[in-house]
Amino acid sequence: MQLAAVEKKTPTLEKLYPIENQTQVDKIEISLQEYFRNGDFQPGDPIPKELELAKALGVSRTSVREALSRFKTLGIIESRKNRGMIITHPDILYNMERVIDLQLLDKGTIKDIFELRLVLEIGIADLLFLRKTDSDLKILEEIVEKDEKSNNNDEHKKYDVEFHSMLYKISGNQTIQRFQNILLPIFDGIDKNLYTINIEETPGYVYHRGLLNTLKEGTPEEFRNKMRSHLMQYFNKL
Amino acid sequence: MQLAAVEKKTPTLEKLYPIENQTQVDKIEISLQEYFRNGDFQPGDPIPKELELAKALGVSRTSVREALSRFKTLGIIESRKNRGMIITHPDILYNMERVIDLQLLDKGTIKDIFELRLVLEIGIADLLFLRKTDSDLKILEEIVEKDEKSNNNDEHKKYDVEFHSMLYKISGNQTIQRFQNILLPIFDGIDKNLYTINIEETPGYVYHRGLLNTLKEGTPEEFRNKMRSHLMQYFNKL
DNA sequence: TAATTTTTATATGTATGACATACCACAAAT
DNA sequence: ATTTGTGGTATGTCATACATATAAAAATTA
Repeated sequence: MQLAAVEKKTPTLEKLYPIENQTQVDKIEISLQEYFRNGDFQPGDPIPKELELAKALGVSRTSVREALSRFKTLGIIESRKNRGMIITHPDILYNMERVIDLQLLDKGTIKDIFELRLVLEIGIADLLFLRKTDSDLKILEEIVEKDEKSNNNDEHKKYDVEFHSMLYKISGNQTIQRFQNILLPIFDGIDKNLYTINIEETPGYVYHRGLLNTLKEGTPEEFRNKMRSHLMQYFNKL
Repeated sequence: MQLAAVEKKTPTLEKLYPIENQTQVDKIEISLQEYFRNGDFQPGDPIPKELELAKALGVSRTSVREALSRFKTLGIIESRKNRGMIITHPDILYNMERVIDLQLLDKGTIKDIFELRLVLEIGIADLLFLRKTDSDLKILEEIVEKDEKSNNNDEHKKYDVEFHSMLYKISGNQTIQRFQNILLPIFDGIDKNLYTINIEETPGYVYHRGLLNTLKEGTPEEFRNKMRSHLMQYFNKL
């Protein structure tokens, strides 16, 4: 007996797993998610009303409402005031813009996002050469010309955004286009701090003119190289 | 008088704008968003309790809770059960995965997303050459070897995913990496229908071997070209 | 009969009040 | 000093009631 007391074995806790701590609403969310997925719903289809769901699940309307609120926030369902709710086309980028708050984004993520932009603008080169039209080039030409004429920093900034936005538009890919639109405010916020500093030394329009010429009569590879050096000047300052 | 009746002028409606139809919760959401943004909150900081917010805004706790629920869903705040809520690091990709339901995504979006993948994998070439390490290459080598040894379609599929995932990992960009992880299930769903059909004619590992060799001793540009033709075989079938 | 207006039923939105409960901080006990 | 007990508190859940915008049905008008 004494011996046992001396040995004092500390029992292992390996076989114990944390007991799941889901709230009621969490469970409801999972149930509904499954219900929507397996229910063969099409966008536009109505879903049962809150009270019916509550009764079917055996919970209060309050909790069902909160679960549904999550789906609404995610853009999976839509509620027509006082007439019921319907399934919607999910939009994978829908709520990114609501989340973006520079103040709260950590440095690493911001750098990642800027790099992502770099990757995107280099990667779309092929699409640009595939889909560019004369009217596209004309619009770019106008932007560059206005940029060259101006000597106002804010305007340079504005034309820079226009130029790059136009490229995304030429890519013809709506998702990519929306993506950059969402990311724009981030660069905007960064720019305020870093971007305009040396715009005198390396004016954007010099690069823009070069990019445009390349897009007109160059190759995707040349375009990528120009784009890389154009963006790198900012990237290096992060 | 008669004349006027005949002329029956239809008054213009141009100056009338649709009266905004925001719900109470919408307004609360906006107020709180502003409050959080201007309040100089740091991640981890606690926010006032529901009842205080309700009182300060002059609304019911119900509505405040619903607005807060939206922020929770977006990952902007976090609630510690029964102890209050805190600001969190927003995660711009957090809820994309919750939204993705292949059944509901329309054809155009799927095509867009596949194209986005193409853009990404072509665009990360520079990063790969910049950040590749010997151990990275070794891991890729192993994947390719296992792929070459196997003649099982499912395994080819598995190694294909592994190979491309590893590339994203080598890119060193966590956001891009997570992005592809989220997109993966989409390609998975597509693949089931289109992908494996002609895997005999154009086995992925031939390309993988080529990509790997290029990554070892080639140039980013060669890599991009190989990658493009590797992915194009699938893209053309969409 | 066709077009317009009025009525009605309905589902969501909002409010109030109540209670459960998990968590933290602090006190008590060993 | 470490463990155990205790209580206050904020969120989570529930029941209930009513407001109200909407669409469909009914009534009215031309």
